This record gives sequence, structure tokens and C-alpha cells, in this order.
Amino acid sequence: MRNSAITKIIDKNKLKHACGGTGNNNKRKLRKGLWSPDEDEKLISYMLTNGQGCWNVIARNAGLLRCGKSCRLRWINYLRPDLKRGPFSPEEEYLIVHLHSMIGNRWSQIATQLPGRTDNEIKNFWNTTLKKRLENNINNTSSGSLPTNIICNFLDPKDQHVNMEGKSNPMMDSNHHHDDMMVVGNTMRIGCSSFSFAPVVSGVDLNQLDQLISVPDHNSYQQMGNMGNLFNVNGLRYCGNAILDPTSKRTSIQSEWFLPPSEDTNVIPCTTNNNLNMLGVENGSLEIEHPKIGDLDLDGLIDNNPLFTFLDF
DNA sequence: AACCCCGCCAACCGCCCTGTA
DNA sequence: ATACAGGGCGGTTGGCGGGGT
Repeated sequence: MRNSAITKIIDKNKLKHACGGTGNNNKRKLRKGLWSPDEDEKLISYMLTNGQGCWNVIARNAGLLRCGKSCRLRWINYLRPDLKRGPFSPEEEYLIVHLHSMIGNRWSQIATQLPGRTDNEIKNFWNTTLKKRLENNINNTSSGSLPTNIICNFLDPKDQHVNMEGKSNPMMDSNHHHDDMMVVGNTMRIGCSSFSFAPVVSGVDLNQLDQLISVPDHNSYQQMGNMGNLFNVNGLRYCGNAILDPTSKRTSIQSEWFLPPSEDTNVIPCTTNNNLNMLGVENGSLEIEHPKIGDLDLDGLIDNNPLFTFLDF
């Protein structure tokens, strides 16, 4: 970590303790409560010198009267050098809302998709900000009208460019695979019964992120084993798949960012996560399945798109 | 200035999972 | 097979600080 960043953290902590943080009770037992600047310095110094290991050993060797668990938490959530900190960007909000809609309160899984953010940070942000915003939005719009600038088109060419301007479901066709699209207030719910027919939502103002919530139906979700949504944000597409492992009954996220080089051409995946099997048809062209790193000029793609500035690949 | 309310967030708690003896 | 320890995760709490009265 840069020294200035460490100093900032310690200074902030000093302020807190100057205002009357929890005191040491002088017993020979483990400390609890807020960390003192001295403790932070000890842990940072030890971790930068020795690296990660058994947390109980770290606590002991670093000279801390803390349990290993407490040290781990402090390091992971606050002292780690690669933490981003600061307010969440609209893109990060978007991802959190979207991923939460897919897998629920699996904060650690969601955190893996937001470099520099911790599960605790995301959880706090959700509980204090996003959840209320979503609730308010639904309440405020229960008798209102739909946003009219949301245009949905499915990767299935037969379904392209269906304008969602009514409250009913104007686009479902019994011949098609998707079985669940409904509107509640201003909330659009999208379910996919087949992951090869992931919906593309385009033309969405970032301020309307909280109006885009896809809520998987639990039963079909279990039957399918996965659910995929492909969102279009200012030309950059994010595809997230919630994968359910039927044996462990755990979900995980597989995701990729896509940057279409131009309209009417193939969608090119920009990440190297080749676990993702999403394969669809857009404008008659196939996406590339299982891309290889060497196939793409990743640096060029990332450099040329300002939206990548918040992603630390 | 004093008090109150409320939002934010760091940290704890308890449970679960995994690895090991 | 069982017990135990360590680590990870989600839910919850309590203190701080800012804004309002």
C-alpha cells in the first residue's frame, strides 16, 4: 500500500479514537471493539513483511491482543492495500443491483465481481442505500406509469426490438423459450427459461438502474440450474449468470463484460473468463464462445472505453 | 448551545464448511 | 467416523457524526 494511503487510514482512525473509542480494559484477555492506530500499524507492518498465513499466528507474532478472526476481518475489510474505498460508482451500483437480483444476499460472490470492494462494504451499501431506494421506487410508482424508454430485445433474432410501453406482457410468444416477463409498478421482472435466450436491455438511463430488477423464480431457477442476463450500459455489455450447483445447492456468478466493436457485428467478450457458456445470436451473428486471451486486444479494448476505468482487470 | 434523531459503517457473533489428526 | 481448529460468510449491533429542531 502506498504510504500516504496507510497514513490516511491511521489518521482517520486516530480521529475516531480521539473522540472516545472503546478503551482497553487492561485485562490479559483479547481486545474487542475499534482498532487503535497502533494496532493497525502493527498489523499492516506484519502483513506487508510476512504475508498472509494462519491468522492466530499472525495475531500473536504481530504482538496484537486480538483473536485471529478479528485480525483477518480488519485486514480484509479495511487495511488491505488493494481496497478501493470511496463512494460507489453508478456502474458499481448497477452491478450490485443486478447481481443481487440473481443470487440474493451472497455478498462475497457479488464482491468478486467488484474489484477493490469487500463483501462487508457491499452489504452495508445495500442495506443502507440500495434496498431503501428500491423499496421507495416501487412504492412511489405502484400507481404510476411505466418508463417508456426501456426497449427490450432478446438475443433470439425473432424477438428483437420489442418496446415495453404497456403494463401487460406484450412480447411473450408461446413458441419461445422465455416464460416469465412481468411488470410490477416500474419494476420489470425478467426470467429466462433458457440461458441461450438472455434478454438484452438497452436504452436505459443509468438513473433508472433500480427499475431494472430481474427476480428469478425459485422453482424454475432450480430446474434450470442457471439464469443469465445481458445488460447493455452505454455500449458496454455485462453478462452475468447465476449458476446453481444442484449437489452443493450453492450459487455462484459467472460473468463477462462485452464490448461490441460496432453495431451489427459479433459481440466480443472482453474478459478472460472462459467458464461462461453463454452463446447467443445477435443481429444474426454468433457470439464467440470460450474466447482465448490471445484472440483479443484486451488492452486496446479497455483503454478505449471509459467505462473500464472502474474495473481493475 | 443543547438535545434528539437517524444514517452510516466498522466490527462482532454465530453458524457453517473444510481440512486434519 | 469423529472431534477439533481455522477460516469464511451473512446477519446484526452499537458507536460516531451530521443534520434538524
